[in-house]
Parts: sequence; structure tokens; C-alpha cells
Amino acid sequence: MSKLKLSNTLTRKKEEFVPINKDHIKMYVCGPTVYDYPHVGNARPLIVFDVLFRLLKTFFNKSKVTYVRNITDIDDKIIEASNKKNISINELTQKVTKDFHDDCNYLGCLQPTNEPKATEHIKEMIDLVEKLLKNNSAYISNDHVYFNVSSFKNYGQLSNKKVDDLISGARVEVSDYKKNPADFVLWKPSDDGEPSWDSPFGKGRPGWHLECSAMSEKYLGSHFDIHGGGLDLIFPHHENEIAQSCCANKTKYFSNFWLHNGYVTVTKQKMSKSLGNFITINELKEKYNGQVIRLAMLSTHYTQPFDWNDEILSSSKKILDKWYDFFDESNDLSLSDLGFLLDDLNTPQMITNLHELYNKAKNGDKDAGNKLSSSCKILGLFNEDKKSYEKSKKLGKLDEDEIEKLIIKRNQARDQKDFKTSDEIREHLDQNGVLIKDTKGKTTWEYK
RNA sequence: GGCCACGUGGCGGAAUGGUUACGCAGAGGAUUGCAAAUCCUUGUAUCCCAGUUCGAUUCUGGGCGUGGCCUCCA
Repeated sequence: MSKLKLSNTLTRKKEEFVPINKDHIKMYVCGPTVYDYPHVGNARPLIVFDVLFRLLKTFFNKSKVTYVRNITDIDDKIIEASNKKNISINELTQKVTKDFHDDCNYLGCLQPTNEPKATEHIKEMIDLVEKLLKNNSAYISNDHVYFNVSSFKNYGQLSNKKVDDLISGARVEVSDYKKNPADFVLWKPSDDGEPSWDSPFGKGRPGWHLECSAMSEKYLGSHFDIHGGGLDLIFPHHENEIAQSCCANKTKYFSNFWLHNGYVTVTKQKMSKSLGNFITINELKEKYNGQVIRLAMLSTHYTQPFDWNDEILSSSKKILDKWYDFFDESNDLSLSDLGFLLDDLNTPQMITNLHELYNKAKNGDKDAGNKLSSSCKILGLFNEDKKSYEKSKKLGKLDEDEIEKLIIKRNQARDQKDFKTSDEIREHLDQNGVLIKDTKGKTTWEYK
């Protein structure tokens, strides 16, 4: 059997993926902080790790893969946003969580096995802090609990940083309460009106990195196979997760593989909230089927930057339109369709292969057609049938009766050689997103 | 300042020590009342300079350029 290889940030190498237990593969991916509409940059890890999830399920076995993706519903940003928008935190997080789920759905992502919320795991976080305090990896100072970075000798391994460099860089938050500037908060007191929970270290709320350590342990145990997320989470978030988990459990290993997707960029610059150069996933729904976004993103290798532009989208749309001629309901994923995905999710090459299959299928090769369809499915494409796909393109354009009427009118004009009228009608339809095709004496149409 | 990634045609994009895939766009043709769709044909690229080699886009070194992380970020 072929091997699965993945790029591991921890070793900075492409390595063969060997699960800890081949009967139970465990993957954790950092989910959203629900304070605002997800943007296109957020879509990338959703799509990338969704493909990995599908791949693992096919390569190993459907039932043997557990995929956990958290929802961060308590965080300073959430408090800020709720104040700014003047709505309660609950209202905000519920609304954004719903938006997020709609977006996942739109992008054709499978549901993770578990989707734990931070606020529902405060007890686990408190337990974790207590363990860290007991192990001398944490200390209390001025009502805060800090993680003691010097207690973890591997600190910096993932991000390839030296603690000394961090300090001399002086870009860490300086605080008199910290023993070491690189130490970070595990628990902090809340001001009046801010959400808080009782704990042995006082009323307050968890620090940023704690939840992922607590929730991954609860659902996957202290040692699991894959941890994923965006490139920007490597430091400090993932570095701190490793430190917390390894020190709390006195373990050597946390996640064996660390996978990080590249950024979505806009004119080569990282798409981000702070730069303001972002597009929300939601605003794409008017214009594109979610599969178009998916195909576009998968046309670049997941470790590379993906530069967002209209050309890729329109190109992806055309490709998908063509491929959909070979949509087949009955196809299921199979090992033989994995192909280039096994080589570190080489989706661009996989897509090239699909172009070849398409060309063969078009010339009457039925096997190629079936294979095209099943291969699309493992990429998470073809998640709706042809009819539904075509319908999704309508998006507020002319309705069918009206189109049929205009076509009849046009053909009457053509019969009378009144080409001026017929061309006007065609033009009118075209401007309203309807494409006319006169093939074999018959007129057909489709939404553009 | 420390660390990291990347540089292939108009765009996207793999791959490879030996004529640079493939898709989109473009051009020409067939077809069409005109189009569309389809079919056929087709132009265009490995950042620069050294080194290794019979041969480098690929390996090594240097340079230039772009972007990122080091603070919240997917």
C-alpha cells in the first residue's frame, strides 16, 4: 500500500505519517474565535483540514478517525466586540457561531467529530492550571496565574525560537508580575461586567492558549496524531499549547504531527482583520457556489500562500462547470482515487490529473468519468447533484418560464430572419446571466 | 536584530540532473445568420552571478527581490 506523507512543522520535514494507533486516528484543529464574520483567510484551514479528514477516513477507515475542532467563545476580542456592538456576549457568540456553521456548510466541509466550546470546558481548564501549579510550571502573581516558561526546556522547538531572543526582542508583553517576560497568562481576573468563573485562584477567566490544551486532552488524550491550524498560530499559540500540555501531564509528546496552512494573501499581503484587506466568506455566497472557492483554494498547495484574485475564481468556475458533466451520484471514495493526495496533500497535481481524466471522459472513456467523479468527491467537490449545482447558479437571475418564453420569441424572429430582434433577445438574456446555445437545431440555455 | 518561506509564460500551477506538464486567458481555423458550445492548430516562462557536471530550472554557495513570524491573527 502507498504511504501517506505530511509536512511536519515540528521537524520541518516531510515525513511518513504513522498513526499512534492505526485503529484510531486523532486530529485536532484550532477553530474560530467567534467575534466577527469569518473571512476568506479563515476558510483556508477549514478546507485544507477537511480534505485531510476525508483523506484519513478513506486511507484508514471511516469510523477510525476523530477530528476535533474547537470554538473559542470566550476571549478579550469577544468582550470588546460585544461592547462595541452593544449586544450581549451570548447573543454575539451564538450569532457568529451560526454564521460560521453556515460558512462551513457553504464550503462543503464535513462536520468534525467533536466541536467543543471553550465556555463548556472551564472545569477542565481549571484542572489543567492546578496540575501546572502542582508541577511548578505555573505560579500565582497578583491574582494572575502565569505559565513558567523556564520550566519547559523544549520551549521554542516548534517555532524555532530561543527564549533569550524573545526577551531581547522585547516584543513580549512586559509585566512586573511576571518572573520572565516570555511567561504567559493561564488565568486572569475579570473586571466587573466581564464574564467570570469561580476558581481556586479567584474569580476570573482563562487565558488564550489554555482551552486547546484542555479540550484536546479531553477528546483525544494527552498524546495524539495531528494538530493543525494556520501558520500564524505557530507562535505563540501552538508553542504554548505544547508547553502547557507536556508540563501538566509530564509527558514528552503532545501531537506527533503539526500541520500549518499558508496564508490567503491579497496582492501578496496577508489577508487579515487588522489590515482591513479581507473579504468575508458570507459575501461570496451571492456570487459563487462554495465549490468554486474550494477548487480555487485547492489549486495551490496548502503550505504555499494563496493569492486571492478574480481570475482564479472565474477559472475555477469554468473548470467545475465542465467537470460537472460527469457528476455521478453512485460513486464512492476509494483508496485508488487518493493519488497525489498521499504526497502531502498535493492537490494541484491531483487537479491536473482530473483535467486528464476529464479529457478522457469527454472522449467516451466511462471509467475516466467515474474516476473523475469519485476523485472530485475526495476533494470535497461534487457535494450536490448536477441539478442542484446548476440551480445554485441562478442567484436572482431571470426565472425559467421567462427564459423559455424569450427563447421561443427569439427563435420565431430567427425563422423570419429578423436577426436584429433575435440578437437583442440573446443580448438581453446574456446580460441577465443566461447563456444561449443553438446546438443541432435545438436551443438550450444555462445560467452563467 | 533573530528566525522562516518563496521567486517557473498574461494568470494559476506542478514536475524534473537531459526537448519546461496541465488548466484558464490570448491568437488562428472548422462550425454558426451572428454568437455560444464543441473540435483542430498555436505563441509565450524556470530572478541574477558563480561552482559542481558532458549537461542545472532542478544540487551547492553568494546576491537581489517579495512576503511572513518574533504582539492579537487562520
